Amino acid sequence: MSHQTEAPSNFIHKIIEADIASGKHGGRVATRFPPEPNGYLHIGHAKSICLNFGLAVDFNGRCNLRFDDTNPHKENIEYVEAIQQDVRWLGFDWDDRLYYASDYFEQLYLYAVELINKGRAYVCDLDAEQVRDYRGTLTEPGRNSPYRERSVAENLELFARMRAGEFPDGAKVLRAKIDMASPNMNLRDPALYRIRHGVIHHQTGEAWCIYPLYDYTHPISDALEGITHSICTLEFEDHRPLYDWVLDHITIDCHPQQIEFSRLNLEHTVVSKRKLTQLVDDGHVEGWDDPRMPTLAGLRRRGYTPAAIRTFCERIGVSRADSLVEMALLENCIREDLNDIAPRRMAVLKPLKVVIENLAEGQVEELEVPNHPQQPALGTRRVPLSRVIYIDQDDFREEASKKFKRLVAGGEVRLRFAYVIRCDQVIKDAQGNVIELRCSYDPATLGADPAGRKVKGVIHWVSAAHAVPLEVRLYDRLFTHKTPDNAGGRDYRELLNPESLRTLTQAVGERSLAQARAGDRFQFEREGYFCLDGVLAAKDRQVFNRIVTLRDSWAKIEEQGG
RNA sequence: UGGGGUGUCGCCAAGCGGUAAGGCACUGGAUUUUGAUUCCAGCAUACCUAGGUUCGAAUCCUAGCACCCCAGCCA
Repeated sequence: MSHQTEAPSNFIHKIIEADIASGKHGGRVATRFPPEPNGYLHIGHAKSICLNFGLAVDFNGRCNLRFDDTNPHKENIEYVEAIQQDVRWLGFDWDDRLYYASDYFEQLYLYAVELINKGRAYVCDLDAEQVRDYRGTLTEPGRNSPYRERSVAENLELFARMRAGEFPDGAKVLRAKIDMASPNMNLRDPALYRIRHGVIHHQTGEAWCIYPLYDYTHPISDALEGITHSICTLEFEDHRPLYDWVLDHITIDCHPQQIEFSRLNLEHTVVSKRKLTQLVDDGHVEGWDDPRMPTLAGLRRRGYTPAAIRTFCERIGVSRADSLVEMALLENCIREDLNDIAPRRMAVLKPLKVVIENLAEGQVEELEVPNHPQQPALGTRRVPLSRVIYIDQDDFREEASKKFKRLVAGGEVRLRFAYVIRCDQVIKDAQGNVIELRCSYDPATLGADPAGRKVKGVIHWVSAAHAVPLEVRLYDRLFTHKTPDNAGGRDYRELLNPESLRTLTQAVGERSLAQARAGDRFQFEREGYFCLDGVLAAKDRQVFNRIVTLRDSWAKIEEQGG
């Protein structure tokens, strides 16, 4: 069963098609994914990764992986490694085209000298606060810096001395000379270089004490790599004139086209790096790879497949409109993928002991059961049935309406893949809690309907004698609010869902689950899809993360007061 | 009250002057030893609003309205 979507058509796709038709870049297509190594990749990055790498695939082009590492204060080698792992895991490859903006520091410096020589950049002595003051506001023009008219010679000397480390942090900055009255704030003589002493850059070490800024670095890095289409998010739209300005004023033979699209917002999650970092640092989650995190590391550990995430990125589309995507779409993608590929197993999350009294003590029946209802290729396995089994507490009620198709006192239900049983006796503790059921099975019902009766319900079960102890972690949305980022002034941390993780320690799984290995995904019949955790695995039990529940129309009926 | 954007079904999203794709969600129904899957059917006389042009407009024009982004030596 394939769920291939036809070539996604979005406005960027069309721009590229038109460019190829007109021979704009000689028919070449080159994109890049340019993360800053200051945090882990999240689902929003996945959209950009799929877009950039996907475009390269669609048009037989190339997509580079480039670390935008111009701010050593925030960046870290741990992130550059994690990011590569995540991109690869998502299913994309950059061959030998792994670049760092810092690879270009020397060229960037030379281009800055060129700008100075052309009178288009100058060294400014204003401090940060003064610069802000001179910049003006959204509605008022800024004022020229008193250092704006320094001679080329003086600027050249000062810039060289900046590089030589003669000035302390913040003492000077190299600025583009554009227009302090521009209605576009980005054009009011933006800073090109700042001074940063005492930081060890993960790539260049202590070679530099001046670092170029994004707006200056990005267009040049793109051009040096021969990028044809530089795709970024909407908030950079106002920066495009500056992107073009830089390339128009230096001697370089490539001018990529910047194209912006709107970033992904997902309901019930935050994707700002600052907030994700805070969740980790403040211990609200167990780490960047906590299965509740929208990070690729978190989704991976949760059990999401790369294919599901790619499908999701295709389905959300690419446009310029602000959007907030429902979690249901992501869930649909993983269900769809796992439904096809995940072997089925039986596991009882909240066990209720059932004794089948007409089954002899010590008697074990090995049942051969399919691993998948629609895919014989996934094979079969043997599941043992014996006198004492567990069923789920939710599958029994002393009495219920006819809508309830499971087991009731005195009623019958089928044990999945096995026999029909009848509940003969309900045993309770002193508090009146049901603690055990006494049942009898009908030997004539294996693979056959009982004579003269209809048994609609089918429930899953696990043989007690063969049960594998399970710890099952049930995840729910991390935030109760749809937009924790913007919840009427409430801090997103107040909106954390206290029930985002429920850990069941009494769960049991069928015998074959003992063989499961970290990362294995199963459908626990009637419960959902689960993945064996790779971090918490313990000796005495198997730890499973719930990836997603099954669709549950019964839950809907119940909600509606059924 | 500067500049740049965006407004099509509950959520995404096609459409680019010829009479509203698709997906998710939802609602019926069929099959089912997972209340799963699968299948079949339904789901915008309507495209932010108001005018206008046109035989014909979501698509063109005009005027509004709403929302998003920009005043880091962050990216």
